Amino acid sequence: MGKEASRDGTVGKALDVLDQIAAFERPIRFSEILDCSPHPKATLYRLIQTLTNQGMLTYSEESGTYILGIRLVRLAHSAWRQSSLAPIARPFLDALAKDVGETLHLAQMDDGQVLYMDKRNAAEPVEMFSSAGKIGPGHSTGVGKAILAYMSPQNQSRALRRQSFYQYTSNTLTSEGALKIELTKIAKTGIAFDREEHEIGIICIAVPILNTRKHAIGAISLTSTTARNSLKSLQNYSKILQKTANQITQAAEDWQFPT
Amino acid sequence: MGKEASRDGTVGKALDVLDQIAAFERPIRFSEILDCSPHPKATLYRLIQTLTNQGMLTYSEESGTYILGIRLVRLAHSAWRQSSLAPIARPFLDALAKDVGETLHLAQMDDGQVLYMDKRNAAEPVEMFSSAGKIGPGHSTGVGKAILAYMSPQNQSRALRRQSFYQYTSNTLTSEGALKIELTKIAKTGIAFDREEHEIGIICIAVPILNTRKHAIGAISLTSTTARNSLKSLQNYSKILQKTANQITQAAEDWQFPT
DNA sequence: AGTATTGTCCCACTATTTGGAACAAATTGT
DNA sequence: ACAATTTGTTCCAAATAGTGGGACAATACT
Repeated sequence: MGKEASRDGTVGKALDVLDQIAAFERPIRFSEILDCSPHPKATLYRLIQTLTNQGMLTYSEESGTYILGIRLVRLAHSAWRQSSLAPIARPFLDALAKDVGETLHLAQMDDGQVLYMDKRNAAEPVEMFSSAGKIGPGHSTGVGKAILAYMSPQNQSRALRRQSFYQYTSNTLTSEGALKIELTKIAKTGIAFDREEHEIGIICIAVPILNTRKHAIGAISLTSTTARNSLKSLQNYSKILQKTANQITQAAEDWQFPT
Repeated sequence: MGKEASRDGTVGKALDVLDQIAAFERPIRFSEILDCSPHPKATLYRLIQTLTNQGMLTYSEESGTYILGIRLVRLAHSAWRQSSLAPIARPFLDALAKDVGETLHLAQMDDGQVLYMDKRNAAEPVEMFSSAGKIGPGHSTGVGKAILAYMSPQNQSRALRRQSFYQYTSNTLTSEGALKIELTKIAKTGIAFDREEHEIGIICIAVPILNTRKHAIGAISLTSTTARNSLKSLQNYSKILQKTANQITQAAEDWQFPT
């Protein structure tokens, strides 16, 4: 039909509605959803009712609003364990955290966006879903660039097309051309830096986690502030980061599910 | 049709498939799903294809297996922030953790099962099952019993019907009758104990988080080992736990989303 | 080669979804 | 208090999308 992508059936529509509700980061009325929905009222209504009594949405009687349901949290826990690098990478991240005492991130890429899967914070304890599942831009983060640099050409250009190139700071790379040049450099050195491109005062060094075909399946990063570190001093971490990334690669390869 | 509940349409079936795949905690073949599926081959096939190109499932070409997709993790992050008590409860849990130095859990109930939403680790981490999104049984955990005890009669009996009454240890309550008696006691005192009912050597004290209508919207628990504590000594924490629960109640009431 | 198993595709049949419109309930304005 | 407007829910005939038996292809066993 008219749309660019082949949206598959009722299920696809229902899932789109979930995304839409997730985008509003607050309880939301039926009519608000309707306003940004391509569906007619009755259709959307039934869709939402279905999702609600499936536990994917929660309806609040008092306020007449919808929020995402906790069934999603349950499902996501399984997804996190199954399809993220986090469980495999955990021991290595733990060891790395102990060594360096700085904030670490483990991220993967989903449809051009960075998806944080795990985190080690120098001070705070681990709280999974507050950090895991968080998304970030691909073009202006260390992990994003590290992964993009090691994608197959087709996947890379598809991912690049998804970038907003929103200018977070004066250092943000705001064009595909500029980013591509940067990615080529990263592909040569194997190291990506965030030079306050996402947030002033925040810098980071990141390395990709590669599979045997040298394509990125994720990335790890070490974040610091300009007050405590410089790009130069972050460089000192490159060796240990790469070592950890290699360990994770190895562990991921070795991990063949038993029966 | 023949089934007891009205399962709604294609969307319901698709979501059931997700649950099914989540239940296997490993990559899974098409035929394995088929074996435990009520749907004929062709139907299931299309369902899975739809879910796959929606990013709810990931297909591995090499091994021919499916796992849950990372789109779920992204969605769940929003769900966790929107529909869990965790963001609201966080500061109070932090404070409590600082005070008591023991392992804390924040949990809610989903369809009769306990869903852990947040966790604070003791200084000496007692590694046992648990992290956000993890599920547990309702009948044999402190948080589960605390929530069950403060449910409306209808919701309670529906939740009780969902219990497996699996006997984890010799202390597990294995019948609805026994559990009901326990719940009545809990409703009187406002405090629930796990007397090694889920795991030998692990005990806990839990209190419900109530709304204004005195129904549980969640629970918090403090877990320890029989090596370090006794049920009696856990009792000392009841005051501070209840105080924290009340604070969370208050915060949840006050938190009215701004426009 | 022969047989069994697993995965993909086809297409007539049918059940579900669709969405315009009517209706009900809650909100606002005069 | 009454009408007008906005918001939410239900109905039903037409249209569409889902269904599933079975054919077929691709591997894996004997």
